[in-house]
Amino acid sequence: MPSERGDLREPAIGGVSTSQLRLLTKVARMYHEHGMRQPQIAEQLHISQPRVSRLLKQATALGIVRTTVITPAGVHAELEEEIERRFGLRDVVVADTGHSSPGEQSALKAIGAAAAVYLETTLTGGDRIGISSWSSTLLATVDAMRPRPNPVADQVVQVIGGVGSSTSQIYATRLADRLAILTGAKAIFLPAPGLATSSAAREVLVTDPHISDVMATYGSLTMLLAGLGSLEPSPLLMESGNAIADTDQDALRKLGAVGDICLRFFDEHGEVVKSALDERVLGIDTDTLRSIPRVVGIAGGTRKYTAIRAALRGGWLDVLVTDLDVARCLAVEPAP
Amino acid sequence: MPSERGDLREPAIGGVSTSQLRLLTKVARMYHEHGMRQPQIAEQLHISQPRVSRLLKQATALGIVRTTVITPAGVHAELEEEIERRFGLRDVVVADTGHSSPGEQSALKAIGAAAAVYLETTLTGGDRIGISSWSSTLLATVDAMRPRPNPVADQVVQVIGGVGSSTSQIYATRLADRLAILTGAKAIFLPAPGLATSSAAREVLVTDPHISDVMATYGSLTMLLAGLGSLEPSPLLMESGNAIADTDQDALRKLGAVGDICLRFFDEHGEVVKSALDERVLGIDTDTLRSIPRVVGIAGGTRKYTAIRAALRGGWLDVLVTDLDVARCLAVEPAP
DNA sequence: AGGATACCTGAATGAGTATTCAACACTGGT
DNA sequence: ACCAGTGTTGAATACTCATTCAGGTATCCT
Repeated sequence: MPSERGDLREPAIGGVSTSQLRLLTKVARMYHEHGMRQPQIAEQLHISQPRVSRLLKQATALGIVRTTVITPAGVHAELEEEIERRFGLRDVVVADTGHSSPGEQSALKAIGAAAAVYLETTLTGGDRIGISSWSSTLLATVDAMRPRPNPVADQVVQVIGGVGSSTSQIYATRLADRLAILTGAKAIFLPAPGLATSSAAREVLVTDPHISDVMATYGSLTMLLAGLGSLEPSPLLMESGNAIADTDQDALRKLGAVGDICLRFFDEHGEVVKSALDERVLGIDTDTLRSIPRVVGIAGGTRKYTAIRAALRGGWLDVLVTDLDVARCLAVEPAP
Repeated sequence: MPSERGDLREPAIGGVSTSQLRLLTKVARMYHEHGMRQPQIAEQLHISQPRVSRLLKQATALGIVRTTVITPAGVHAELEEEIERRFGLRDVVVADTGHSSPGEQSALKAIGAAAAVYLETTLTGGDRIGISSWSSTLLATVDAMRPRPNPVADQVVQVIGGVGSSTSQIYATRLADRLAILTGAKAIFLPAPGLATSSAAREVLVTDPHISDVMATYGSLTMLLAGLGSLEPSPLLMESGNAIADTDQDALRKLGAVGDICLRFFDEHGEVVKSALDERVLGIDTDTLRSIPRVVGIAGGTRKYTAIRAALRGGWLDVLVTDLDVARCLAVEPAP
């Protein structure tokens, strides 16, 4: 039988006779519109229940029954799926920032709120959460979370030391502390600077049991909450006393670094950028980080776009929470 | 006595927050469009299976997920042919509404689904589609359409301004937007009210390039998707803030008008009814409208019967999508 | 405050549905 | 006639999903 390409014929769809179509529609109506159960329909029409099931399946296949999902305004399901698909993520949350201008303050709040909701709905207990620190986005997230009556996580572990002055070290600690309180988890702090003055200094510090004990827990984390760093100047970093010296930053840029997670830097393809800095970082190492089952990246703003894209390309994240603008850009990126 | 309850659920919020809507939509898409099983979804989103089940139920209740049973073409072939013959139409699609009572909700869905199928099978690419707005029937149509993988139309153009409050203007815009997304076409909006407050006001508005540029495209449309207005009170129109003032309506009735397409009114013979209103309408004009090669009227319900019959008599339409009740009446009408 | 109500949750479970499987019926070819 | 091949059927069953239930929390009302 020569197969016809043109499908503009008058009667009978898909090689099904009109009388069968009648039966199909009848059954479909009974089931979907009148809410009858299959055995009921079977009895009434004197056919077997499996037959009803098959008819319904066929009706769906032929398009007689169609189910549509309508995306409500202000929700960006397609966008989220597109990004998930492109970069192989488990989940993407797009915060609707409305028409916020470059003044990132409201975007920050929106991302924080979205991330907070994400955490509240997906933290069900038993997680050991790592949290990278001193990120204003993470701060916004924690600020937006509501305290849970009963524990929804076991541990909250600080995966990177405090950075800069002792003031911002407290800052870092407070973030972990707040999250621990909100989730009812035990907080585990890393009482150390994030960046030792030299690799030798780092060696000395990691022999301290207070520090090595904490770092030993990194391997058993089930989740990591990570801010993304970009190598653009960030207001908070600046204010907190130059986390990374300008010279270091320049060196990293020369090596092609565009961003970092927990001070582990990567280039625009998401490839690790090794540098002298690595030997001075007191925090989770790259391999351990990448072995965490659920890494949640929370970041937005066009300033961080390059870093976000790189992190996705490199497969650093499993879940991304970001804003609408960034999401729109990501959705049109070529796949990694 | 309007038995229809809140039909203006465009904000789609039944006391549900946006973040919840987001989750609902996401789950709904995973289940219905990607065919994932509930446990799978639960695992990926870190929620429990019962929760997925409940979310899906809620999504259905809120109308985010809707299931329709359509009558396959050809089941009412004789009826369709009869109407085509009598009124010289190119195509007629009769939606079987089952035994639905005056409560027009299910009839609306059936017509919408039938129209959706018609569009899906006859849009093959290259069309420039005009769409009249704020019609609940058109809304139902767009809702029932399934996204096509590749573009099947070039443009979707809004041929009449928004009507009523700013809320329902968005309504109008979204209709065009959704259709554009579904067909992969470029959306062109008419950023204006459908009815200016005076003919002078209209003159001012049409000098705006944002508006005149859009209106300039009307001449090259290859297809028009039109709802039919009747001069009976329509629930949607009423709720959306009295599109047409009562006084205007009375005047039109006195002139013999029984219905309209894109606010161009006609009497029971389908003859144009000129009135002062014409000078205030921001939308496609009668001549341009009637020169469009394929005008598809989508309307049903006995409330609109007179208007539908008049439109057919006047030759306003090339294609009609309607319900079984109206079709039966039309089939026994004397030819125009 | 206290207490009652309404609500939400996940584990367990029962309801409802899809699929397997063996039997059977129909083709068309030898 | 006979027999692959193909398709259809219903009984049994494996599967998926919706609901119950118990335990808990917010909120309102006294």
